[in-house]
Amino acid sequence: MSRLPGRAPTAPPTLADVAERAGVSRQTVSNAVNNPDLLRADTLERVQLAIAELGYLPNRAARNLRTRASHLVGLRINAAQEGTANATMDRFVHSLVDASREAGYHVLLFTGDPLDPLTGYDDLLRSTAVDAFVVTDTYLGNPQASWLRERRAPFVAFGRPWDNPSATHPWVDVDGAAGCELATQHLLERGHRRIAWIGWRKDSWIGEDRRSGWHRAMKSRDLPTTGLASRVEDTVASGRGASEVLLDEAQPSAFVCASDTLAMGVLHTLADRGLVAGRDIAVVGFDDSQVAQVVRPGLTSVRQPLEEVAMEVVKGLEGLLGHPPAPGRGVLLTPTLAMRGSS
Amino acid sequence: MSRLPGRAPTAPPTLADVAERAGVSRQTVSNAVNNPDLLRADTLERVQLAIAELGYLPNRAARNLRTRASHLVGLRINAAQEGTANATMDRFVHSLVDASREAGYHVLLFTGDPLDPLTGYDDLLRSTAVDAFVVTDTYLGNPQASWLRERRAPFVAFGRPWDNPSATHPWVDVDGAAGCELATQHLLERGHRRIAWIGWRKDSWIGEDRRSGWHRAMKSRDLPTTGLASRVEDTVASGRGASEVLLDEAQPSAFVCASDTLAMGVLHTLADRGLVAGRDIAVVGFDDSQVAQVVRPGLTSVRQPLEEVAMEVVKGLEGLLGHPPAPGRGVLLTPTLAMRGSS
DNA sequence: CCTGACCTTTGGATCGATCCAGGCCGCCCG
DNA sequence: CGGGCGGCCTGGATCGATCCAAAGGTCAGG
Repeated sequence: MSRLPGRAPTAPPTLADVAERAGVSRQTVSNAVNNPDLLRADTLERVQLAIAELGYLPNRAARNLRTRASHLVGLRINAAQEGTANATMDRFVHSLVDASREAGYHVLLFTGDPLDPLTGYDDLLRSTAVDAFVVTDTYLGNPQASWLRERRAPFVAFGRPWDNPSATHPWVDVDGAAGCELATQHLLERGHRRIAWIGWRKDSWIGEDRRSGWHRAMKSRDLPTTGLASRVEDTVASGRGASEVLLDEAQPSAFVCASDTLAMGVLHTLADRGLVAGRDIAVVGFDDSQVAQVVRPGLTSVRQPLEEVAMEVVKGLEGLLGHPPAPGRGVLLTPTLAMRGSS
Repeated sequence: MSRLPGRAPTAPPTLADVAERAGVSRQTVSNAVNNPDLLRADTLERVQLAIAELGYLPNRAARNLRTRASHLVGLRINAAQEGTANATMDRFVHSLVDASREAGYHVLLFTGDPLDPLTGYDDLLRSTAVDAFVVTDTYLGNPQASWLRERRAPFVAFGRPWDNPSATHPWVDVDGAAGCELATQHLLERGHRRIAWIGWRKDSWIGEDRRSGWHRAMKSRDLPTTGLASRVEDTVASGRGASEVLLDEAQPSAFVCASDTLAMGVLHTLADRGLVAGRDIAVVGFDDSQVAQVVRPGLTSVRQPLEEVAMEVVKGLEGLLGHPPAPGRGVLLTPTLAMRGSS
């Protein structure tokens, strides 16, 4: 064959191979791929035929080198902390990979020291391995955001810039307050009046945001909230402890929780006391995790629209990486309520 | 500055920049990075200083182009099926990303049509976007394996080549039979004699493998197994149904299940009947999922050593991609038992 | 003092794509 | 009839690294 001399027989075909087969120049083949409308119709057809016959696909490395773009987005996943919001992350990753593919991007995963939110970003950036990042762990405050902005690294955040509302980077977030308001209203419609809140410690912006939804719903009906709220760590044991205290001291008929983990704690307390979730006491969680779906009698839970989040994130990326780059602002999405036996 | 003319001020430094600063040629810098022992000590030091001062890191695209390697491994994740083995996959992905990093690889995610196990692989391969694949969904049988081998694409499988024991590709798997044997023995030690099995339908190799562990343990003590086994779909409802029938017809005092999902079904049945898991009836699941950890009273479960699996997978990759490529064979790892209240 | 082997360093070619400037051709219009 | 213009296509240069062959220097041995 008329392949260049030193190529292994299994090496994928190159532009030059296609060009030779179609009887045109390399540049014409390149145009057929990237700017088809520059070619005369019959030439285009001839080139496309050759492409198809050879099974040609542009070599990524070469294209990346020349265009200074990798078509990869980096996503840092936290070292498996075996517990909390992992399930949410998992769903998000799936959605992101899907949404990215449609925009011509692939997702590159990396990890870093959980205590240092910056590890990993720098190397990928300096070696031009990715075009942009998707930043997810903004609940820590987000040093990444300002750090990345300083280096002019394009990124989109899943999570609001809580600590800096005037930040100008694009972000997408789910309205946790609206979600908890939805949950609380749902309970109000079912006739509950003393609805307790179990959330996270006060230094969590997300936790306070979600709490505000519960608070808003209660206030809209002039219902009391004092003594009905508790703020603890995000563990099953904490949820259990908090619900015991609340049951003893405030006699709520329902609980809204900042997470499914806490809600599981409530379910444990109820079972301990011979109370039936959904009949005696209602419980609503947050995240619609696996657990919520399989636990008895099914845990009603606020479900984040992660597929939409991923789509919006990708839109943000396209804006940043497009020509010309579009600035892009924040997007806030509203969650839904997955109803099950616990309410 | 003495940068090449048309470079943007934010562009990362190149080999040429470092070379100029250190007063050596490009090749010498390249050697400093890739073959330090070729340089005289003082030259090396000077070059390394320049590298550090400029914060130089080799451009990935350029290196990839020249070396015909991307240092990326592709991992296909199934379209979110929102349920079953997802949690396991999540843990595995984390571990794989970690293990890969230490070997200098990054993980590239992609998805495909869940019904067609081949979509996605081809494009990545032809565009030389990845060096190798990690294949996980071998429970479907593995058309990928033979397909990839045909195209001389390096890959390592997580999962045995059930349908073709003579396959020569490297693989890593967890000994499900040993896991279930462990679980059964644990129950035997606790005095149980009538131990029931709830597993998957007979066409699942993994399911039959796990079942054989239970069977082996029972037979080692000459205990009967007839009437004590059930094979159903992998859903909570199926587990519930199967356990109801078994309780009525075979009076087991314990259940070993092929998955945590099925075990959850058993827990539901017990609760329905006012029986207490762990006190009245023991239950053991498989996968040590999130659910097993938070459900009441804690579900004893077989835990796959996914961190080790990932390390072995990466070893396999290094073997395949090394010089010279090492053939590599199968590796079978033994799971452990995470004990909780249900047994 | 010369030769050859060895150690260190160098310049040019190369990977496979895209950018850029320019060439060819046919057509319109002065 | 000739210049100009737009449509289509081409060859050379380029992205930033590594491969390769060979140059310059040092040193031992003849």
